[in-house]
Amino acid sequence: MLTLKFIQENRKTVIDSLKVKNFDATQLVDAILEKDELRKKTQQQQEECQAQMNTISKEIGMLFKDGKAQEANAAKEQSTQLKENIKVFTSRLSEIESELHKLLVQIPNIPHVSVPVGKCDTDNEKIREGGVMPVLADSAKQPHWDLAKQYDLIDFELGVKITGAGFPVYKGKGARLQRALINFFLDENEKAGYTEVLPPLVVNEDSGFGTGQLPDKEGQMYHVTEDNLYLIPTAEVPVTNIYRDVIVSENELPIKNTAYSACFRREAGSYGKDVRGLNRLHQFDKVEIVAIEKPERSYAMLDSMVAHVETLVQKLSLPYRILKLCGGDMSFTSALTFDFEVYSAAQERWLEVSSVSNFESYQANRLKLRYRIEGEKRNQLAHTLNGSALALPRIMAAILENNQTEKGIQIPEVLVKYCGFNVID
RNA sequence: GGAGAAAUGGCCGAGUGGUCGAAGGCGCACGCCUGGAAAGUGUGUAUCCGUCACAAGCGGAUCGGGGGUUCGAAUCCCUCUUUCUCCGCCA
Repeated sequence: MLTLKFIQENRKTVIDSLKVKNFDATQLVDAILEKDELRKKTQQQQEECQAQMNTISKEIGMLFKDGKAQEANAAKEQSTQLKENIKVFTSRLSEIESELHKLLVQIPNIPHVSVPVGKCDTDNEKIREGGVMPVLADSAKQPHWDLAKQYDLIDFELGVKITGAGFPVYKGKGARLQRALINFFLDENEKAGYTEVLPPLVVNEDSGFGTGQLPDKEGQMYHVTEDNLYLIPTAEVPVTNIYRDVIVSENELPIKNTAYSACFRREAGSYGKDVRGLNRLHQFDKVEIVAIEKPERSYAMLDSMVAHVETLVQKLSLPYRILKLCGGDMSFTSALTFDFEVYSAAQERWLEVSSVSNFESYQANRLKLRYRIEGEKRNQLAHTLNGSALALPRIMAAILENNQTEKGIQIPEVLVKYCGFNVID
């Protein structure tokens, strides 16, 4: 969330820039400012009583020590009313604070100045593209779900039997290819300076709040109600939350982590060609990169993450394009997001395989993730960033479709050593 | 799952109702000492909020979380969480 101070000092900027996200924040912002005034006033009243009470208590202590019990008891009487007042102010204050908090979390992150105006994904700005668009022969132009069946790589029906739609079973060379991709991505990320972590796949409420999934977006996550835990929709959640309530020193930055995890998403309301085959699943594998950096360097970090992800799709020889998301297509918490899409030649459509974002201090403020600046008194909120590097299913789909021939599916060169085979036939 | 013990600052560790935001040690930072370093020595060393100039000063809060008793709680009570020991179970 945005800090109160920022909203106070930049009321107009907040309102204006959120228009780019098609969000009218005027009423919210004003309600927040008003509520905070009330908070301050109430807090002052409460603290004044508190201070008086502390003084009296000390006096009573002294009196008892000096053996002046009578005077002490008189002072006790005096404190009764004060105590009552404190109680009233305290409960009023905590109510106001929780109302204020509820308002505060409703404000999305403000977009970076470079974010294009737009309503939906058609308004995204193409930054660049690369790779060679494959030309498939008519005799070898099957969508990946057919290929998966033909070569017995992925069994969607079996997943339905075991769990339900959207939980495929990878088999044989399909499973092996999946594992090869995971290892390839992790190795590449480590080479680029990201330290691997293997996080829990289930998180508590605090973690869900820290990265912005909770409140409001709980419908997207599977909820284990018995223990009040959530299955992670992305490794971003547990990995970023490693740094919740942490104060790092300046020279520890940047922090760079990579993590493989299964991801679980309810995807309520999705339908049609979007959910066909591997296009959209309830459980899928993803390798994530997460970075924590100083504010003044976070956009350089974002660029380097984008550049790194680009090398991954290049090494896999997939045709890709990079989009800068418009305000309307960005997530609630992001300040600037680049999406990567690869072309899936048989479906003849672009599939999103990575989303790389700078959250600036929006998550950090929720996480209380700060860093200590040499020679300065106050700690600063750090900036958090993350991106997929990469999400597996659609990469798998594109590899299968783009590399199909009448004789089988060619494995990209970089994966051969991970797979142990160079063709699926 | 059952029984018991514990949770204090970056770390270790005192503190069982009053001036304790918290002794002492370690670590760290700066200074002195030194040709340089070590040793020695001095000073400093949590976070948040309010007032204010995001200064100083002042006030408030925080000793795992929440609640309670009390004029007053790190200290007493309740509850939750976590850790350790023993038993059970298990990959």
